Amino acid sequence: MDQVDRKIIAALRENGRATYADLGRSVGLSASSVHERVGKLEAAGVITGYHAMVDPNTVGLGVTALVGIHPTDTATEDDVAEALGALDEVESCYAVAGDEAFVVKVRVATVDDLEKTLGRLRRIPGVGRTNTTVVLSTRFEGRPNNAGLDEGRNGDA
Amino acid sequence: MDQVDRKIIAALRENGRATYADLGRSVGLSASSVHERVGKLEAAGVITGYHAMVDPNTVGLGVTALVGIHPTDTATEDDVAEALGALDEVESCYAVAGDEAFVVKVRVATVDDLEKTLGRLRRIPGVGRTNTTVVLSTRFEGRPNNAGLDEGRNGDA
DNA sequence: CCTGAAATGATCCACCC
DNA sequence: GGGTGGATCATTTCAGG
Repeated sequence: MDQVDRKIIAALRENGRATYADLGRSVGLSASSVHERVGKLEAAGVITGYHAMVDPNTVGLGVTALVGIHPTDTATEDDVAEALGALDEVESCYAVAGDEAFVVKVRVATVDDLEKTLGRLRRIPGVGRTNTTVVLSTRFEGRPNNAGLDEGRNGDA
Repeated sequence: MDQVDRKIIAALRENGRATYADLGRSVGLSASSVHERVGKLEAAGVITGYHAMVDPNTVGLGVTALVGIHPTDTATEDDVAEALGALDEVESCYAVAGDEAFVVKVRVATVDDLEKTLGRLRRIPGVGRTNTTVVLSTRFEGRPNNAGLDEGRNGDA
């Protein structure tokens, strides 16, 4: 992982559909070389995938909430996480330090759906109290964080 | 936005580098038609971009935290949000209901860096107390939520 | 929405540094 | 070990219908 890889990664975070030719131009390498480098980055698990971002509002998902999940001791964390993953409306799931076991991000169409989802969450074995924070507006999200890319910091891949 | 568009969107969420030819095959249309549809979806703001996902651990960003930000009345929400956006390590920023004004997701290399970042956050005018939740593990994140795509629900684009 | 064709890019390989 | 350049094949991106 050298500076060129970092540039390629940054570029692909910006535009995941950039062509190898384009990438080559912006880092001063041939398309073949970039192609090979990207392949290696993918194989090494540095680049885990490419995804289109969709404005949730335009697809009828206008309600976002962050839900803290307090555990009971009736199920393992892994089992709870798996059950959370089975719910389509749970977009992200973090195991956290503190008195909550997980924080999940939930995306639904209406507050009615949010209520239903919270019901489903609480019905999961191992889930106790939930603490819901409704998102009023998403100022920005999933922004490329190049802190680890710009600097002389080196990852362990 | 018909069923075909929804399928295309779902496919591009899965694989943002899918070729129009591939997409065409999977929805039963020609590549040209898919190309035109995708162009319209982009123009309509439904698809907001394509981004490579990077495993944070492999690029030296091993520490994630969710930080709740309590407001003071010395700055507007917009100004605070802008200041938060100026920090590279703040990956996402949500304005929320409740006694916190914002919840942000922060990604840094070490707990030392986390401490520095929290210092920076608290130095922002309009930011009062912060409440930090350290992420122990990310079970899943930014998962395609097709709740609004599978069903007969219609978005407003 | 399709076909068809020209331009561009992807992909592979022999070769070079 | 990378990197290059060219050949070949696929895809993009227009026209036009």
